[in-house]
Amino acid sequence: MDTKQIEYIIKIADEGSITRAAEKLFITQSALSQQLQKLEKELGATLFVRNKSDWILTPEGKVYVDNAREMLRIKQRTYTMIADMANTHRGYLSVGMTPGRGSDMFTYVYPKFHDLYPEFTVEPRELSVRNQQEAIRKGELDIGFVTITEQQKTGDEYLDLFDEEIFLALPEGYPVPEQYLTSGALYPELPLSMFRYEPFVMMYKESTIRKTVDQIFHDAGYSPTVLFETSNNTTILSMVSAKLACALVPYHYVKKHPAGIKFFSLTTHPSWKVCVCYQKGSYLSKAAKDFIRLVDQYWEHGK
Amino acid sequence: MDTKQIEYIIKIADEGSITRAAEKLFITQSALSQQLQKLEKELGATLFVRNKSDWILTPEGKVYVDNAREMLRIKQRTYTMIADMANTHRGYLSVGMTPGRGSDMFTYVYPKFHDLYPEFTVEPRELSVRNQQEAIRKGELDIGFVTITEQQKTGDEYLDLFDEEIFLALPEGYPVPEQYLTSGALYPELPLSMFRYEPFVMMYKESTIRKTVDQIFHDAGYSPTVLFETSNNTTILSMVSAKLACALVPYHYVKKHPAGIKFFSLTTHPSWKVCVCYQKGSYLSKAAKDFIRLVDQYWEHGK
DNA sequence: TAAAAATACTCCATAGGTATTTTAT
DNA sequence: ATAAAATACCTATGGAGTATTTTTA
Repeated sequence: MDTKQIEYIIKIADEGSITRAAEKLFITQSALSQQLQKLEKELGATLFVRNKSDWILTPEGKVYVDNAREMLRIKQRTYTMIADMANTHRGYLSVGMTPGRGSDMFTYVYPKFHDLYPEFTVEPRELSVRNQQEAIRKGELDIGFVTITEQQKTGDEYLDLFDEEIFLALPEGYPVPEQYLTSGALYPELPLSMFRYEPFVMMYKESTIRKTVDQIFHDAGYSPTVLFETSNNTTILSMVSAKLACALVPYHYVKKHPAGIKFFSLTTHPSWKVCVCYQKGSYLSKAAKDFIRLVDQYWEHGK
Repeated sequence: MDTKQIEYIIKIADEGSITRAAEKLFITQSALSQQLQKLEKELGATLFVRNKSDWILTPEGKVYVDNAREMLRIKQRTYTMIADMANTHRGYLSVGMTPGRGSDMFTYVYPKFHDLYPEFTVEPRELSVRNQQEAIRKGELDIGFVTITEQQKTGDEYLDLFDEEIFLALPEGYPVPEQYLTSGALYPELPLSMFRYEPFVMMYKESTIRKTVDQIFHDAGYSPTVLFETSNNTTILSMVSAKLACALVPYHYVKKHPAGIKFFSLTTHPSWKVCVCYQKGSYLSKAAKDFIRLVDQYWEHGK
């Protein structure tokens, strides 16, 4: 069926401008304007309040766009289900991942997926967790791999793949009282409260790990001194290694045994989860399910 | 949006033949054949098993048609909601009713509705209860007024408007034992078991009232002798009046006090319900709700 | 007074028609 | 043998383009 028209209207709503929407749709402003007017006439209602450069939906427009999104979802589901049933091994899968660790995962998983589905087109997209959630809502992304805590989950569907503990990273030689080391454990437990006056190095404020870390400090009852903010986890590790600061990092980096750093468990054992996220009610193709299975193996294997 | 294509496919599925579907759609068989083939090619799956004169859906076809129906429902809902919001007093409402009593109701209600919504197009359709239920499922009917028992309800939405008792009609002068008349009630109670060997006149087997009556006899523990079957309630009453048989009739006919007939309650007080039926999840327009309100008044008034 | 949106017109892609062939009972 | 479905080819409606005017911040 032809869903061009509703995709046009959704795009205008998303862009807040008919010119910008037309550009993204690769048609002229004129053509889009005509389509919109035709629809508004048919409905007997205006769908947008036209400001110079910020069109907003009228209540009627909101009803239209909400239902239009629902219809696109059903169309998507239908085509995917039929493709699955007909066993046309061809298909398309857009996969979201976070930069860095998500890409690592993808480079490991994709070859194995390609062996299973050689005729499948996979579009990998590096996006922040927030942007993945947005893209999933809009139907632009089939599945997204994110690492988050329960609080950060949206109304979409989430499958937990892997629970990853968050560790305290201290410069080697940091004076840890003897009493905490008697257990002989690989990662002895320390209370975070001990480090109230230590400087920390952290990820930038918008990142999901930062939000998670902030929550951990909040639970410990204080806000630490932040020495430096970065968007790169290896920077964090090298600063700890250089004895400039402490940090909280997920197990992934712990198991690499970076030089000059000693890792400790926290007494509260905070963790976050690697999840796969997709639209509620959407149909996951066999291929998507197999992709998720491979990713799951990757995380289990990496333990 | 353009839903022609999916309507085409649904029609082929409903008709079981591309030629008949094309006729109903007012297009040529050639055009419809081309559309179907285009879609099947796009999907990479055949939607129908082509027998000479009975096309049946493949599993893929069933998925397609089910989802297509869902999409049409959403489109319908969207347009109705927006028409309501925009207060374009124009609109369309298809109303199902049973022949006879339903038409009576309609002729009473329609003028009042027209006063409220002079620009609304109402399409009244006289259909049996079964056909109304079918038309509602297909989305060909907005609301249907039916009189049924709980057992006869389908998966659609039902609002009970009025509970109508079913009475026993006896010819005047029928010898009723004194003991049942002492209460002085307008309609004294009698047990149906008393009439095991009396002849009854009934509606034709396919009618809803007949199914209801059969159930009442079944509950009383016997099948009565059926003297005559008709499709007309007034025939039933005149046969009772002519002292040819007994009958079970809804209160509607009782309150008309037809000559030569004496009415009695049954000890079990059987009843059926006047309901309005519509598609589950469909959005009823303000106009439809007002129509239902007027019908409700009609029944309450007629008590 | 510019940039954005609407309008006037032009063109061509495709839904749908006619005529015909192929298929299945 | 015949009715139904598929195919070949043609036509015309309407979606989208270009050029231009109108609107509004």
